[in-house]
Formats: sequence, C-alpha cells, structure tokens
Amino acid sequence: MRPNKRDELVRKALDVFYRNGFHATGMDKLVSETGVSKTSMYKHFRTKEDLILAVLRLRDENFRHWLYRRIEELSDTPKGQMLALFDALSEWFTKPEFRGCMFIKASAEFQEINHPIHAQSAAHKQILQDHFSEIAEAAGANDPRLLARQLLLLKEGAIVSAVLARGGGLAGDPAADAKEAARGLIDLQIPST
Amino acid sequence: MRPNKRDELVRKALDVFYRNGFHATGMDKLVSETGVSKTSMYKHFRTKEDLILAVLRLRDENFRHWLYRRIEELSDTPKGQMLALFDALSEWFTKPEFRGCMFIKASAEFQEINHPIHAQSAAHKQILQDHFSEIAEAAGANDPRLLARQLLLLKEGAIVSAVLARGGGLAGDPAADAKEAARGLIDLQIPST
DNA sequence: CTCAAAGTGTACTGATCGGTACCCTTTTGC
DNA sequence: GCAAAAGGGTACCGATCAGTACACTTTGAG
Repeated sequence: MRPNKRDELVRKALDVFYRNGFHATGMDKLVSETGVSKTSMYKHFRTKEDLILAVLRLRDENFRHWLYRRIEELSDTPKGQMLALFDALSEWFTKPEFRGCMFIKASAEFQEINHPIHAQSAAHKQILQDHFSEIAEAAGANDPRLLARQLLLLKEGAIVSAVLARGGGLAGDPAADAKEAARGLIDLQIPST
Repeated sequence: MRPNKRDELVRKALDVFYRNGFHATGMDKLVSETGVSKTSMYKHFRTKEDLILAVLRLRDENFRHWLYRRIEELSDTPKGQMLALFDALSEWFTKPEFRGCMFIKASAEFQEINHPIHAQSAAHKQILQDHFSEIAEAAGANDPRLLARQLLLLKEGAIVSAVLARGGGLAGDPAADAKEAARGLIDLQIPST
C-alpha cells in the first residue's frame, strides 16, 4: 500500500488542529483522533512543531489551490476574478466546518516574529498577495500591488469577522460587505466599464 | 491602600496573556509575573476562564477609550474621524509592544460559538461597529451601518496583516493601505468635498 | 487595641503535557 | 523466502497543567 501513513497523518492532524487549536491539541489526542500511533508520529516528525509546519504546508497547498480554481470557475476575466474572491469566501464561510483562517490562528498562537510557524503564515499571505497582484495587473489597475493588498485586507477582515459573526454575535454579512467594498476599490483603479 | 489587588492582578495578567497567549500562559507563570499569590488569584476568580473574561473586559475598556479619544484628538469632523481611525491604528502598529488584537486571538483560541470568551470578543467588535455607525451617520453617509462595517473590515484586516508584516514577512503598510481604501469607500458614500 | 478581611507561601492533587524506550507485527522489495 | 523498513502498543519520563488545603502575615476600620 503506497498511500503514505505520513500524508494520512498530516491530513488528519490538520482537521484536529483546525477544530481544536494548536496548543489545545495534545499529541495523545492526535493519536486517538488520527489512529496513527505515537511511535509512527515521532518517526516522521521530530517534534510537534515539525508536524504543525507540515500541516501548514498542506493547508497552504489545499487552500490556495481551492481558491485559485474556484475564482477561475466563477469568472474568466481578471476583474471578475477579483470580485469572485469574495463569492468564494462566502461559500467558505457558510460551510459548517468553517472555523477561520488557519494561518491567522497559527500566528496568534505563535507570536514570536522569528518563530518558523509565524514566518510560514506570513509566507502564505505573501504568496496570495503576489497572485492577486498579477490578476490586478492583468485587469489594468493603476497600482496593482496596492489594489491586491487592499483586497486582501478586506479578505482577512472578512474572515475574522465571519468567525465572530458565526454565533450571531456580530451584525452584517462580512463576505457581502467586503465584496461591495472591493467593487468600489476596483472601480477607482479601473475606471472603464 | 485602596488600589485593589484584584485590579492590579487583572492589569498585569492582561500584559502576560497579551504577550504569551491564553493557553500558553499557566497560572504558575501568572503568579511569578504578576507577583500576586495563587491563593489571592483563586479568591478573586473561581477559574482561569473567569480571570480571562475579566482581562477581556478591561481590554475592551482600555482599547475603546484609547481609540475613541485618539480619533477625536486627530479630527473634529465625523468624516475626518473615520480616516483618523487608521492613523490611530498606524500608531498602535508601530508600538514595540504591539502584538495584534486581543479579541481576535481570544476567539482564535476559544472557538466554540457558545463559549463566553468567544461571545465577549464578538460583543467588543459589535460595540465598535455601533460607535462607527454613529460617526458614519453624522458624516452623512448613505448607508452608515454598511460603511461602518466596511471600515471595520479594513481595520481587522489591517491588524492581522500588521501582525504578519511585523517580522518583514509581508509586503505593504497595512495601516496606510487601509486608510487609502477607506478614503475611497467614504467618498463613494459621501460625495461632497 | 482589636478583630476580621485581605493577602501570602508552599506543598500538594490528579491529569495532561511533549517526548522516549522497548519490543512486537505487518508490509514490501528483491 | 527473507531481510529491512514501516507501523503499532504501551509503559514510562520529568515537567507542567488548573486548582486546592492549610497555616501564616499584613492591613485597615471601628
């Protein structure tokens, strides 16, 4: 059987960390929830931190690939794709398993600037910024990098607001509000249409 | 001496939780860092959770009062105050002790919708939303509540981006980017000037 | 001065933390 | 068929977790 136990472990650990948090999830819980023995875990990962880093790498892959594909499905123009970002977010927010951005949570639990987990979270956001910079440039924005950073500000804000709004404790529809704001910002940089 | 030990404890615990995180901070660490004995702690707060809730209440007070006062100092018009929000944020981000929004971090570590800590974090954001709704209304916005929600989306996005950008791992100046975006959104709702 | 409230110090509980030791079983490549 | 790799089970390590017990000292109001 080729399907690596290592990958299976990382996949299942992702779920547990996402639902429970990093510090709040012990290795023993991981054993019981993933079905992978502690011995195997520590054969693949020297420390819990190494495992978390692997989980974040998988999360980066999964999330970006899903997002890129989804906005391309939703629109075939650069401008439309920038708006589709917020439709994709809306779909994400309404999934029952939605529990916020794993990288925001990771950087919240591992705050030290030089911590590898912190750095990897920043790297994820930077890759997204670069991707949307290219889309903004293709759309003919005056300042594509600025527009991309602003769209991502709205995205991050929508995510944390969606988390707090999940229990009904916060008014508004973060994805819809962000989309409308994005429309305004895009129109300011791309006057045509 | 009237200055309650309880208040002193909450004040000092706020610092420790803010720097170290909630789960990562043990009660023993609190004893050593605050100088308050464990016995006294548990005389004032039945559980660690109760202490955290008290810390969040203080944080809500401190943060909102600081923010309200600062934007009033920076501008005496409603429209100017909405922009001043981002100047105030910029000041906050550049403080060496800046470590992100305590409520975002709290809701990241206590994710269950019905958890009191989660609910209290949402309440803090809701109060801010209401406050800025009034400012937006005074400024003559077409849809004051929408504008307030959008400004706060930018605020939350700027905060989490500033955390990740702190180590140089993310391009851009979140406060400046958010302010420019806010200017655009405000002008769309308040055509005059 | 006195007495109660407030605070201290410390040793302890059982549970859990991240991580290791040791030995056994299953799978796989050749 | 056989060795080596991969995975499993379990008991354990010292440290730390949240929280308690209990005897002590300080402080402030009447």
